[in-house]
Amino acid sequence: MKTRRVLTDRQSAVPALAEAFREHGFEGASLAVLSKATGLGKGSLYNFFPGGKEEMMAAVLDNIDTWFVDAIFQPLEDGPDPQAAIIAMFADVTAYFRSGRRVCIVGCLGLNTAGQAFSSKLAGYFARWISALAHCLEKGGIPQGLALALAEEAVSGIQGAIVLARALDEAASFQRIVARLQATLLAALAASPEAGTAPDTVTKDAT
Amino acid sequence: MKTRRVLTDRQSAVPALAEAFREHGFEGASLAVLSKATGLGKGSLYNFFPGGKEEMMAAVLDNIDTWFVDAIFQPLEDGPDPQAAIIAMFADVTAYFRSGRRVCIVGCLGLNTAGQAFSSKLAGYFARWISALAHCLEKGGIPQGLALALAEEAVSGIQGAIVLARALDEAASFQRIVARLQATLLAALAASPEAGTAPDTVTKDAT
DNA sequence: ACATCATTTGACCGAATGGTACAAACGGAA
DNA sequence: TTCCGTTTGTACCATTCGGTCAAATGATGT
Repeated sequence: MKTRRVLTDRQSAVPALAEAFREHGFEGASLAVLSKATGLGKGSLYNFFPGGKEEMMAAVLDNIDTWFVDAIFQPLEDGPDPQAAIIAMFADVTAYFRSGRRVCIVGCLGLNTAGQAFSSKLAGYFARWISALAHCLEKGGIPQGLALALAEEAVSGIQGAIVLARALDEAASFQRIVARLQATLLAALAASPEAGTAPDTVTKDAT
Repeated sequence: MKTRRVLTDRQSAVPALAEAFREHGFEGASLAVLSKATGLGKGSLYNFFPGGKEEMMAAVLDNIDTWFVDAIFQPLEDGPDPQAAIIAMFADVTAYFRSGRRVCIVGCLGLNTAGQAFSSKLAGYFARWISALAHCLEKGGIPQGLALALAEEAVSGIQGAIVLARALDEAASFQRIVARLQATLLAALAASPEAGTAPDTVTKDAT
């Protein structure tokens, strides 16, 4: 068979790149840092990512995006039980961001000019997250307008919790804030007209 | 008279430095950028800030801190009417951050390793903001624990709104989220055991 | 007018940047 | 073994980095 190992090796470097970008930001992550983080020489990095740092970051963003789609967005969109999906989302997100010790690369990129090259990806990431969460809330019987507002508030709130927890160096802040966000969503679900969330009827159709 | 204009000129450069750091981040704001932003040669910058970029950023942070103390924290702590103080805070913050188009330097610095040198300032900024807001809510009759949680949620929420609005490039998101945060605080105030909205000095009423 | 002196400047420095070139090293296929 | 394409390390490039400095500038006091 043809050697397709090119892509797999490239993919295997992405997590290390992500961690380096997370820690130092796009501008702060020099090629020396990236080389050390991945254990690859500059030549290898440019072999895998001919586009340089931009292509590396693009690969990292794609990797993050597929992770979120699989772990967060799809369960929100397709999960049979809205309440369980939301609880799982907060648990996964808390673990992913290590209670705010770990930074959200997507959010960070949007904050300075370095990330302008990726603006459409950033917007897509957040738009899909909000949309998936809102859709999940709607499935739980919450009217569309409120569902969208709650989803926006929750996603934004998670980002804020990361910023605050990092600045205060207090993971407890993150956990408190996220717990409040989760409680708000679950309360809204419980207060919705069709709070029953019968799994049988929901799986059938949820227009 | 002796020309002690040194300090005043130094101060006059700070806003331009702040804008440059805001736009490019700490690592991304090269001396060339800072020189162009301030209209000062590199030599002049090093005359005012012998410590280099770090001292420039420290001056910017101090400048921001005093602005927030005067415009936000003090009114929250000392204002006679909690409700009015909170409304004023959200109005001032929305104007300051230009509905999320403008980034919070303090929050940004905490997100990558470049800001570790300023960690105590960052923590102090957020701690005081939360404390001032919580104190204001307590004055409005909200019990301490809830007041602290609400304050933490609001400050964190503002940061999240900035991140989201920047990534989506939608100032409307910022305004919606901040409006919800304000409504939450005001509702909590209204629902508090009021006792006249303030036991002692309630003579003034808000317009 | 002159002398004094703080302030400003842009050329300059060594180090580090992102990126390129390329020869050696590697690893399957024959 | 030989072969040939892929990976890899490293030397190198032009540029830019943060930072320094002697010289130019301009205001001040007499």
